[in-house]
Parts: sequence; structure tokens; C-alpha cells
Amino acid sequence: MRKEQSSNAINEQFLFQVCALNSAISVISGRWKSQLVYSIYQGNNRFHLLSKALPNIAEQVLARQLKELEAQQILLKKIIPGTTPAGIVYELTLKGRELVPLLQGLCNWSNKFAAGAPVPVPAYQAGAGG
Amino acid sequence: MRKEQSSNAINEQFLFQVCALNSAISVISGRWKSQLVYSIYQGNNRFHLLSKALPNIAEQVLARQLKELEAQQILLKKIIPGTTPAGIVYELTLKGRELVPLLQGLCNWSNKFAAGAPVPVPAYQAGAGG
DNA sequence: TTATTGGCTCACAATTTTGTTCGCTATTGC
DNA sequence: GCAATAGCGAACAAAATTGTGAGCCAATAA
Repeated sequence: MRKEQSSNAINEQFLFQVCALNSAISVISGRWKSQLVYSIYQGNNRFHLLSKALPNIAEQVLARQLKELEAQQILLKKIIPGTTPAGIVYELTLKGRELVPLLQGLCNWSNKFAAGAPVPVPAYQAGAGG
Repeated sequence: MRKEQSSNAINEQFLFQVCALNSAISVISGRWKSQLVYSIYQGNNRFHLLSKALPNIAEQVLARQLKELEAQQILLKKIIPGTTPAGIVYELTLKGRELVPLLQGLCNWSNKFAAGAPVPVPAYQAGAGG
């Protein structure tokens, strides 16, 4: 549970006020979270599909992270009628869908500068070999 | 210190392998971190300037976060010669500079969907009033 | 009757992150 | 001799996140 008056929580709130960037980061920064968003985007829109796509995640953790993403309005749950036990489909909201290209941007950025990747050279240096 | 063999650490590594997205998230997700990148980008390139820009951060925490950002090659330190005590300038690397627009994207995304913001309406619904 | 399915909730333990206290460098100025 | 400056490092405490063990629902198949 949150302490609300801890320095930690106060600093978090402070950052939220400084720039919405920090709220965005806090939304996507939990373990599994952005990967879940991306997995759902790819069509793994059921609990067991996500479980299969990310074999290391415990079901309890999966449930918790999904719940948080729902609270943050990144996704929503829809009950599939006439199934037993009732199945649930996870769908990205507009907010969630618009997050995806940003995540892809981060992915590309990370790949570009990964260890072992060819060193990126600024344009004005490229070919300036002597 | 890291435990390396904890489920937590193993899962983190697992996600790093699934997609570079997860490495990117782990780079920017510490408290203060992306705000520091942005502050440096805005010209607060000295320790005391950052301290002033973010009055709530403890100096030791600031030092630690800067050190981590340096280890992740987001920024680098340059000693100002002939000053006493020796001053240090923080500069974004290419990797750091290319992170900035992604952070701005996250900021815009967050603002767009913030509570109180006008509800974004998909194009095909806009004006479909009957 | 018991196991199985799909999706969870709750409480607690393990781990990690964040903040705090103390101290250090080395020079200038009072 | 002592404070101030600019920038930290180490060790520890507080808080937050993540993982784990147990169990629940309600129908249906074995």
C-alpha cells in the first residue's frame, strides 16, 4: 500500500506536476506492463494467451498487472457471453492503442544503441575520413 | 545490490530478451531519471543547476541517478579545467539526445489522455450525433 | 466425487528502489 | 581554525514493487 506522506510518494507527486512525462513513465514502467500492452496489441487478448506468450509470469502477477492497466485506462475487459467459466477479452483503449507507436519508438531507440549495434555516426561526420 | 538469481532478476532478463523495449523502459523508469534528461537538455547542465531545477531531490540521490545515466550512456561528465573545486558539466550523448523526442511523445500522450482533458473522439464518431 | 477450466483475490515474503545520515576532496576567504 | 563551494561515496533505513502460496466460483466432464 502507498504511504502518501512518505518522501517517496511526495516526490512522485512533485514530478507528476513538473511534467506529464513523469505520469506517462509511471504508467508504463511496471514489470511486464508495456510488454503486456504490446502482446495484447499483437492479438494475445485472453488471459491464457498472455500467459502463454509470457511463460515466466505468474498468473497472480498477470492478473494484478492487467488490473492496473485497466485502472489506468490502457485496456478494458469484456466478458464473453455464454461461456463457462466466463471468458474475458482484453482490448486496448484508444489511449492504449496510441501508446503502441511510442513503445515501438523506444524499442527502435534501444536497438539502435544496443551494445554490439553499429555505432551511429552523426551526419556531419559520416564519410569525413581524413 | 542485485540478487541476480532471484525470480525478479530472472524475469527482468527474460523481458530484456523478449524485446529491447523492455531495456529502454528500464533505462528511463527510475525516479527523476527522465526528468533529469529533459532538464539537462534544457540547459541545466551542472549539478547545482539540476539541484535548483528539482528542489526536492536530495544531492546524494541526484548523484546516484546521474551516475546511472552515465553508466547507461545517456549522458557524460566533463570536468571544467582550472576551477576549484573542479566543476563538472553534464552533456547528453547522441543516445541521450535521441531519447528526448521520445520523452516528448510520452509527455504529449499523457497530456492528451489526462483526466480533465477533452475526450478524444475517433474520427468516424465525431459528429455522428444521431 | 473429484478434477478441470478461466480468471481471478488476499495476505505475506522476497527483492529492489528511494531516501537519509555521515563524511570526504581540496582550495579560497575570513 | 572554520565555513563555504561543487560533487560526490558508503552504509543503512524506509518504502515500494514483485513474486508466492493458498483458495474461490460455477459448470462440466470423467
